[in-house]
Formats: sequence, C-alpha cells, structure tokens
Amino acid sequence: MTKAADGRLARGEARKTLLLDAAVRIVGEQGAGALTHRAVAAGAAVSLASVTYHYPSIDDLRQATFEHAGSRIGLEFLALVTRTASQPDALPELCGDFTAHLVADRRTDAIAVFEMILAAGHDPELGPVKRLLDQRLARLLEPYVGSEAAALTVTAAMQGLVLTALAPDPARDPQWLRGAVSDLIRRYRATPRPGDSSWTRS
Amino acid sequence: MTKAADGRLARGEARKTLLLDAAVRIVGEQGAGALTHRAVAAGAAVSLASVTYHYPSIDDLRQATFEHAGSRIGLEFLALVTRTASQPDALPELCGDFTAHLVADRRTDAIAVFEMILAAGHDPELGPVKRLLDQRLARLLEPYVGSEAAALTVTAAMQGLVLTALAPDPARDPQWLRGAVSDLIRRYRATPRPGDSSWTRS
DNA sequence: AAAGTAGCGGTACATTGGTACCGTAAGTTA
DNA sequence: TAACTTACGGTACCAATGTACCGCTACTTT
Repeated sequence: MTKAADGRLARGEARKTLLLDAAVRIVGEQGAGALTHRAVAAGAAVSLASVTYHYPSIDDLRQATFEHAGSRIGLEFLALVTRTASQPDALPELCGDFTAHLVADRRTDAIAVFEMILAAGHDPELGPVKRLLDQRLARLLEPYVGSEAAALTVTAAMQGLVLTALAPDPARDPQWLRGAVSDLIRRYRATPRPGDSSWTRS
Repeated sequence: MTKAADGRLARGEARKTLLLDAAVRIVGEQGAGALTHRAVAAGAAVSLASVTYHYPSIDDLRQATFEHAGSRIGLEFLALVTRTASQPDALPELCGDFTAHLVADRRTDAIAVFEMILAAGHDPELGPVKRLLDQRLARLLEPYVGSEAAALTVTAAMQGLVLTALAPDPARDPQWLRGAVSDLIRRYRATPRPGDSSWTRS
C-alpha cells in the first residue's frame, strides 16, 4: 500500500482541533473581529507559526472556525433529536431545554455560529456553510412540523430567539427562551386539530 | 439668553449625519469589522481628523453607528405600523412586505442592526441600545398578538427570519421571507378562532 | 542509511489602524 | 476689536496584525 499511518498527520489533526477549539472560544467571547492568528496561538498556548502553518491566511482560519462551531452545534442537536425520535410530542420542550442551556452556559460555539451566519451576509464563501447547517437543523424538525418549508422557517425563527437571548438583559426572565422556543415549535406543529388543547396555549 | 443658535454646531450635526450614513453603509456592506475611522472618512469624503473629532475613539464611532442604524429601522417600522393601525388584520402582510423589501434592497441599515445585536452579546455597552429597539418593535405588535411577552417573541423570531434571508441563497425563493413573516405573525394572533380560514395556512 | 516531508519555533517586514498633536479658518461672545 | 470655541486638515507615532521566510526536529518512505 502506498500510504500507511503517519503519526505526524494524526498529531497535526489533533493540533488543528486544539486550535479550532481555541478559535471558537475567542469568537464566542470577543466576537469575530478578535479572531487573529496570534490570539489563537496564545489561546491554545502554541507558537504563531503553528497556527499559520495549518491556516495560512486569515480567511482559512475564519472558515475553519465557523465550520467547526457549526458542526459542533449541529451534531449536538442531531443527537438530541435522534434520541427523542420515539417521542415526537416531547420535541418542543426538548428544543426549549436545548437552546436554554446553550444560552445559559454562554456556549461560545453557539455565539460563534451566529457570527458566522451574519458574516455569511457579506462573505459569499460562508454562504454554503450556513446553508448546510440550516438544512441539517431543519431536516430534524421536518417530521414534526410537516413540511420542509415550515421546518426552515422554524429553524430561522429559533435562531432569532436564541440571538435575542444571547444579549444579556437583567430584566428578562432567564427561563424566557425555554418557553418561547417550545411555544414556537408547538405553534408550527403539523396537522393542527382545532379541538386539541395542546394546540392552543394553556 | 445665554445661548443662541451657533451655526457651527448646526454644521457639526450635519457632518455627523453624513459620517454616520457612511458608517452604516460600511457596516452593512463589509461587516462591523470594517468600521474604522479611515474607512468612514473615505466613505464620506472627509478628512480623518473630522471623524476623530466627532468620534474620538472607535467605540464612540461604533455605538453612534449602531444607534443611527437602529433608529432608522425603528422609525420606519413605526411609521408602517402607525399607518395601518386602522386595519389590524393587514398587519401580517404588511410586516411581510416590510421585511421583504428590507432584504431585497439589501438595506445596509438592516444588516448593520444585526451586527449590533450580535455585538451586544459580548459588548455590554450595546445591550441597552438593542433592548430599546426590541421594545419599540414589540410595542407595535403587542395590540395584535395580545401580550407583551408574545410580542417580544415574535419580534425576536422575525429577526431570525430576516437574518436567514440576508444570507444570499440562490436556491431560496426570493418571496420566502414575505410569506414566512406574515405566516409567523398570524400564528401568534391573539384569541385565534379555530374556524377562521385566515388562521390556518391556505 | 539516505532522502523526503510534516510540524512547528523564531524572526522579520510591510500594512493597517487607533490615537495624539499642531495649526488654522470661520463663527461666536464679551 | 479681542478672546474664545468649533470644526476641521495634515501629520506622525505606535501597537497590532497578516504574511513570508529560515531552519530544525521527528517521523516516514525507499
């Protein structure tokens, strides 16, 4: 065989993960503007050259960071929904819990994802990354809300709720997001039955 | 009276508006990271010192830019809702039109507002600015959706829809946002009547 | 063993951008 | 008219940053 296991490559991949974890933390805590080669090097306690070696240009670093953050959130959400596939009625509450925890923990990867979404507005290169994430999230909701179009709408609306909850507001109930998200999803449930009490809010 | 009209002050205010208009355009087109004293000076065709005179630090410039963008959108939305106060049933469609136009025109002030919202996540100084805008928007929807809490939820969800629509996606129907927004608001209408055909989607 | 390559530390250079400073013209107040 | 203030234009300094380059080490292939 022409290629065997290269210990160096494995080490490189591990280093990349280390760098991207640090990068996501930086973006989440200080915004996309703070993402620099040097900041990542300092955050991961490695040399500048190690960062520029794996991500030569700042655009490389940005894109990889956003993909990393997006895939982390996406996979976690996938795990959640898969876990509850047997109990579709619990989906609204579970999504509420999921997003509430995301915000309560000030998960830097969640914030980083929004930085990416926004950057996609004026950086065409990031558009596909955002669309892929949206489609993954929407597909999980599709069985519950009925159509792909409705799933995309709910996905986008959920992002809006999370975005608002991310801005600290001492006057707002910390549990607001949980209720708002579950309520939102419930309102988009497919085939509403007018007599169903779970359709209208209690 | 100790103070009379100072022509210099009036000129300064006019210059400030000129600067902020350029600043909003820059943020909307290139993101918050591109907002620099020099970029604004170039965009407004004035000297660098003129920008640093009115906004000595970059934080001053950022905050003023975000307030400027937020108030522009807020006032426009206020005008829309006020204009239609006599026909509350038309609100969903009008909001759909409003947001659709915002995105279709790639309104830089709209994009700038989102940059602000996101920046408020890690910049406490911008929190109040965002809250003020949200409250203004929510108050306009409150009569329609019934409660302040629901109005805030709809406001946040709308922002999510606009945010998604701002990222260019050739595969998505340009009219998607209009329908999604009006549908969203309709789903949050107060005291839904199950038999009403406008409640369920056609 | 020889050659090649991935990973990475160190250094350096040019650019960008925040900010300070100086001077001046025009308008305002005393 | 004299003093004062606003609103600049011009210039410069310094820190941060993107990026290129050199060289060394360890691992892999031949």
